[in-house]
Amino acid sequence: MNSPGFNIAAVERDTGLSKDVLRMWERRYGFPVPERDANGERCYPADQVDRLRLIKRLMDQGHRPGKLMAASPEALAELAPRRPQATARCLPEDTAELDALVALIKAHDAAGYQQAMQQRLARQGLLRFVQDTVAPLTIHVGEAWEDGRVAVFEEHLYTELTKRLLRQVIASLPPGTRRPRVLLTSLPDELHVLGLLMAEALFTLEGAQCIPLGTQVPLVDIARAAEAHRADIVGLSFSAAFPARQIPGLLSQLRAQIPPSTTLWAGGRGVTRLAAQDGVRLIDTLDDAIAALRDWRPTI
Amino acid sequence: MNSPGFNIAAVERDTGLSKDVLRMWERRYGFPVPERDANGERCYPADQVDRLRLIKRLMDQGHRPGKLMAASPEALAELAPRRPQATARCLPEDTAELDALVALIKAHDAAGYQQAMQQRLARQGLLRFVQDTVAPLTIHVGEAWEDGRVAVFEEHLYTELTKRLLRQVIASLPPGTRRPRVLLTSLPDELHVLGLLMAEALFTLEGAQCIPLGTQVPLVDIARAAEAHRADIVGLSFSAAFPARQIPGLLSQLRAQIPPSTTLWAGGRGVTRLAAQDGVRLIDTLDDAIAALRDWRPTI
DNA sequence: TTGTTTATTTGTCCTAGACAAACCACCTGT
DNA sequence: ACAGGTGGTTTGTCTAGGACAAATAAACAA
Repeated sequence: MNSPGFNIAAVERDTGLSKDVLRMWERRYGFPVPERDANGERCYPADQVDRLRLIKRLMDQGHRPGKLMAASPEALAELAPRRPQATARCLPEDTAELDALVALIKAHDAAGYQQAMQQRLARQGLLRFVQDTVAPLTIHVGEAWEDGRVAVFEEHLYTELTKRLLRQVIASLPPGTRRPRVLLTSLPDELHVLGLLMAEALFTLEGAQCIPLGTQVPLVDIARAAEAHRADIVGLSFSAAFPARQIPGLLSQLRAQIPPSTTLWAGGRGVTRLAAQDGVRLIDTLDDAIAALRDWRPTI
Repeated sequence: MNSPGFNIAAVERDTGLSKDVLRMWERRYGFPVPERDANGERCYPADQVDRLRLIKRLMDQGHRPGKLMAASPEALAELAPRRPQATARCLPEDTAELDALVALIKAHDAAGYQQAMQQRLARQGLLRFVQDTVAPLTIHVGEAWEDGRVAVFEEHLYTELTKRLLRQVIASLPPGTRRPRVLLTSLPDELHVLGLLMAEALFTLEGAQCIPLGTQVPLVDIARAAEAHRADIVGLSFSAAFPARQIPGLLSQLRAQIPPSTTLWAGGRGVTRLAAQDGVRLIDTLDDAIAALRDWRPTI
């Protein structure tokens, strides 16, 4: 068990904190203080990387770095599960059911999870399944991940299995043929795709024609795709992790590049706190997405 | 049509060239030379970004930056479609069939593409479908993209539709129950998933039990997942775009973190030029992957 | 209490230098 | 002619510290 330590690039990959930030924190707060290798380069021991990951999690929850750096390790651990009013959104019995599904993931029982989800789908029907199971479950898992109750790889497994399920369901629907044609995608740095899949499932159910481009499509290429597919609507998804400050600028850039007759929608946790913007419809919830779809009328 | 230009972070996102590299090239080769905004920060015009993307593509093909920077734009364009022995891998009639599939994508005919692929699947059976259709088609599309014959969004559509197809096929197979248990995933910065899905399809067909974690899982979490799922094999995928020089270090780090009884496999275009390494099996082709699976014996 | 101004915090960008690993070209010995 | 070593060049990544604007918190006014 040699512990050669991680170089700064490895820490950036593992924590999501940029090299600039890592160096700046060291300069400003005196943490992390990595050792140095023979070349004088930073060499982070594993325990500091672990602590950095915890700090990153807490920051994503809204804590500020200055406080976190000053806090003792114990104080940090105390801070973790603090969550104001989050779980109050669901009824208690629903929470229990969601917890049961999360428990399957935490038991690494992929088959059991898939079976349970299939049962729920059959019982609830697609519309309610997406709205009452997949959507709250995704939030639930996200929160559990933020609190450290669910490991990163468990969250990945959840995402992967759920993606499959949704794609399978979508494939089993009669493909939408009516307008509007909806182009669904996300920008670079945004890799959360579950929201897009939920929207696609609901839109396809409504008979609309969806063009799924997957995630991380550069702005210019979204515009080109919109034109090539003669899309009526371009739907973008922004997760809570997406740097919110960049969103308005990106949206107006895209707005300028697509034809005026094409509607631009932006949805996901990342846009809920955003101010309204000309030429862009912000979608807060899945209900809102369906409502917006029904509102749509050809502009020509 | 204002063209405010891209800041250095946007260019990093869009080209995959790090900020350090962009600044270094400017210093050394005199390209790119972005304008400066009011704060003295770099502001890359769109045409320079386009050229950088082309350069990145050519570098992934093995060209060296020094030459590319010196070359005139025309020389660069000349260089692009030059492809030594690539398309010679397939028989001519196969190439024609692949071209027909690509044509469907370029015509943005998602339904037609899916139907054509389903037909091929039915005709060839899963094993040959993956080996003789999906794998060469993916290479074909990748090359067409590198040469600029296929747009980015068309490549995204291809990937998304093919992902769905493969996942659907995998779901329709009886889930593997026998050992080995194979954990399939990729590291952060690696988002190509088609190779993993092809492997999963073939492994599942062989009766092995696959645990798909999706892409971009941090090293530590792969190790934790391997332990939690008691994986016999950890299979990683590296695309050609992944920084090859980092791979050996990453593999040996992961090797140190998983139990000795767990086998480590690395596959994908990114590892074909790599030197052999202790404790890691490099998988060159899908055939090789199947052979490796059949070779596997419990270590205890 | 609410709105506005000032102060602090925080991330990102900047320049410019150093160096190791990878690569190429040349030279040598078989 | 060709395998193998050797030295020079190319190339990416790291380092240090400085600067500044956007976001947030704090102080103050109405």
